Amino acid sequence: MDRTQGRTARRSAPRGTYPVGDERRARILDTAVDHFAQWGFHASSLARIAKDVGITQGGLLHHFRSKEDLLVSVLRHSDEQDSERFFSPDPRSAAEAFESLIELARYNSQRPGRTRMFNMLAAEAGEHGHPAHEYFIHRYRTIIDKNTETLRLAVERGELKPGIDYAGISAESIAVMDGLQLQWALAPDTFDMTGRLRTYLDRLMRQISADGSGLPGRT
Amino acid sequence: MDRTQGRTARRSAPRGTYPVGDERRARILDTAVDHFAQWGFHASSLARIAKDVGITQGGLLHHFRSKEDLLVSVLRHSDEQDSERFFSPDPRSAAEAFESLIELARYNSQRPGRTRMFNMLAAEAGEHGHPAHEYFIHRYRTIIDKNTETLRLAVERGELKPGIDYAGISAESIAVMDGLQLQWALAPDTFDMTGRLRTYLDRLMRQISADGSGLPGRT
DNA sequence: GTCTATATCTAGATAGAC
DNA sequence: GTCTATCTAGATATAGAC
Repeated sequence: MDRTQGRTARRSAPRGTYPVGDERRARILDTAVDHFAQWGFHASSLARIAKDVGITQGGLLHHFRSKEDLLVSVLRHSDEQDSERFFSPDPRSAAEAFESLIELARYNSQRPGRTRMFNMLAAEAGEHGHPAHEYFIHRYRTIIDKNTETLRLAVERGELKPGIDYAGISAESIAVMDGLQLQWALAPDTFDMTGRLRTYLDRLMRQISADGSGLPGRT
Repeated sequence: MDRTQGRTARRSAPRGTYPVGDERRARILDTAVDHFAQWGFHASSLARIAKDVGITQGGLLHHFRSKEDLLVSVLRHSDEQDSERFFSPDPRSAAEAFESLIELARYNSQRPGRTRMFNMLAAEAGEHGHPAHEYFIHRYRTIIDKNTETLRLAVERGELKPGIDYAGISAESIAVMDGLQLQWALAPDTFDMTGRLRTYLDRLMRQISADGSGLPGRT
């Protein structure tokens, strides 16, 4: 919220100081991603994060008033980027929605820090009272509901078979992604996460599509 | 290792003190499961664990020489119990192996502490240098390899279709379990984890079984 | 087997100098 | 915007009394 106000203020008073602050904030956020990925929220340390950024703890707390504020900012920042990149235009078909998931997995395999962070925080947030508990509950519900709605529309268009529990299918697809990311974080070089998700979604598509076809193959 | 020696000593000198120690150790292990579930390894505190057990930190460190020793003991203890209970007799068919997985999921839904602990530690252990990093790499490789071998034998017996990537299928099944457990830990009352795993495995079975049948239905 | 005491270190947050 | 200083609290681990 402070950040938003800062940006608004910048527009009305376009002096040269704010952009520097924005860049510093961005570097703090990036560094925090790696720390939350390694330590989770509880065991992360503002002093260590600040040291990695190259400032002191006091300096960091000028930009984020508390550790919890930093966590919330990191999560919101991360998810905003992704929803713009992967989920902003409504998919025109179920196959296209599945392709978006595969694209997201591919992207995640190129940013291990962020991927590990979500593995870590999603697990940690299972506890009532964790500062991101409600956030993650809402996050999963939103993603799964949106996915379910996409599949429901595909049924109406005759792409997918009717009479299937598509809410269950949606939750299952996300579970496969998360589970594969967990294995991948442990041993990234031992298997192709993107390929394995594609195999799963292709088999799924064959079973639920009205004409029995899978995803369009790549080359 | 100290524990093993202690048990050996008990046999040769059967005085009445050791069983008390064993019971105390068991209570420490149980309590530690809940703490590792909530805090992970790094953010857990020996003093808080000891307080929950009803002893002091010094007392706890008599039984486990360090925090890391406690972690390793908890993991080994947990996995020993489960492999005896679910994976000890070789399954006679792929369907039976899948049923074991479903049974495990059902059991896990009845012990949220242990389930959350494995969610948490598996994510935390993704980092190189985590005291359970190698443990979890080995754990996944063992589980998936064993699963793969079971499916391979089923192919030889003509139960399952040949020409399918059964190593991939095995990793995928474990991913579904883990992903569902992650969602379940966040909101246990909103969905039936066991039922959802059964739905997935039944659909999978229909697609890979030689005669196209799924899992035997439950009444 | 458990206690107390202690050493050493690190945590998050606040206040105020520059 | 970043620093230093400071406060309170809590961490792991060791040593030795009982």
